Amino acid sequence: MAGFVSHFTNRLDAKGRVSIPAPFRAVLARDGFEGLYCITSAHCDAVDAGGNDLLAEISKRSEAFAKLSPDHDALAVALFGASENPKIDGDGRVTISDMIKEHTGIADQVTFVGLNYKFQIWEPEKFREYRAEAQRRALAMLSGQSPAPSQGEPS
Amino acid sequence: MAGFVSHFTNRLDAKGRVSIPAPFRAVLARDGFEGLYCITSAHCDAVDAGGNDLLAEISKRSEAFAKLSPDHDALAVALFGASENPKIDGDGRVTISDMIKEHTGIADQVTFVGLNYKFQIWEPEKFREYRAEAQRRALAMLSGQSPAPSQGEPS
DNA sequence: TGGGTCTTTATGGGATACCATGGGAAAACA
DNA sequence: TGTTTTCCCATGGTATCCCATAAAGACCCA
Repeated sequence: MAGFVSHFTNRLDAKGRVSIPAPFRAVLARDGFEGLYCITSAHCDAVDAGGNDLLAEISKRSEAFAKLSPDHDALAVALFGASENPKIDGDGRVTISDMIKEHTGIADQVTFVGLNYKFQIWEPEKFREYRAEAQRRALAMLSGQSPAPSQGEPS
Repeated sequence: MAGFVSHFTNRLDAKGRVSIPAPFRAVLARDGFEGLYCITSAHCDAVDAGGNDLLAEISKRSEAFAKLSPDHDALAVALFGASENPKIDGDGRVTISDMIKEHTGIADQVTFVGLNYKFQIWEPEKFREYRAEAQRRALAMLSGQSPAPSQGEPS
C-alpha cells in the first residue's frame, strides 16, 4: 500500500487556505481518518501530518507512561497540546492555523513532503535548506557505517 | 477517534463564564457525559477536565486500594473532594469556580489544553512556562527509552 | 501521431453557518 | 429584598460551504 511520496508546493489564498495535493488526499481517503491530524515537529520547523497511522504512533508513545502521572501529563501536553485536527473542506483544502504559521514560518506558500506513513508541511525555503542537509546526512550514513538505512522506524 | 487535541485561550466575562472550545465540546458530546468533570491536578497548577474517560481513569486509580481501608478513604477524599461537576450552559460555557481560580491563578483568561483523554485548564502565562518544561521532559523521555528516534529519514 | 475533448486539480470569491462574547431578564437563593 | 445563578437573545468576526474558472493532464479517436 503506497503511502505519501514526492513533494508539492501550493499557494495559500487570502483566507489562509491551501489545497492538499491530490495524491495525498487519496492516501488520506483510504486511511479513513476524519480530517487531518497535525503535530508540530520537536526537532525542525515543520509540521507532521497524516491520518490514523500517525495518530496511532503518537498515542503509542504516550501509552508507555501511566495516566494521571506527572510524566504522562507532561508528555501528553507536549504531544497532544501541540497537535491539531483541521477539517478538510469539500475542495480538499485546509486552513493553516496561526500555531502552524508561527512554528513553520509559512507566509504565502506551503511545501508538502511525503514521508510514506505521514507527510510534512514546510515553508518552501526552509524545506530546501533542510533537504540539502538531509541529503548530506543520508550520504554520510550510506557511505560511512551501514546499519540498514531506510524502512526502519523513523519517528 | 481523536480526543482532546490542541490548545485554545478564551476570555472569561464579567460573570466568570468562559466558552469551552467548540472542538472540545464536540468530544464531550460524543463521550456522552452530562456536564463536565473537573479535578485539581496534584502536581501542577492546573485542573483536569473531561467526561467519562477521565472519570473512569480516576475510578480505576482508587479501586487499586481496598475499600474501607484507611488508604482508600484518604484517596477518595483527595480525589473526589477536589472534584467539581460544573454544568455547561446552552451556549457551551461554564463558570469558573473560586476553587479553580485559587488553584490555577486564573483571572481573566483561560487556556484549554488537550491531552487526548482529558484536557487541562490553565492560567495562560503559567501554561506557557509549563509547556516549555514539558517539551524538555518529553524529549528526554522519548529519547531515553526508545532505541534511536534519530529521524534522519529524508526519502 | 496529432488533434481535440473531457476530467481532474488548484485557486478565487460570495454567501452562509458557526462561535466566542456581551448583556438583559427570569428564576433561584439567602 | 438583595444577590447570585440560569436562561435567552444579540452581534461581530471567522470559518465553512458552495460554485466558478482556468490550467494541466488524461483520454479517445481518427
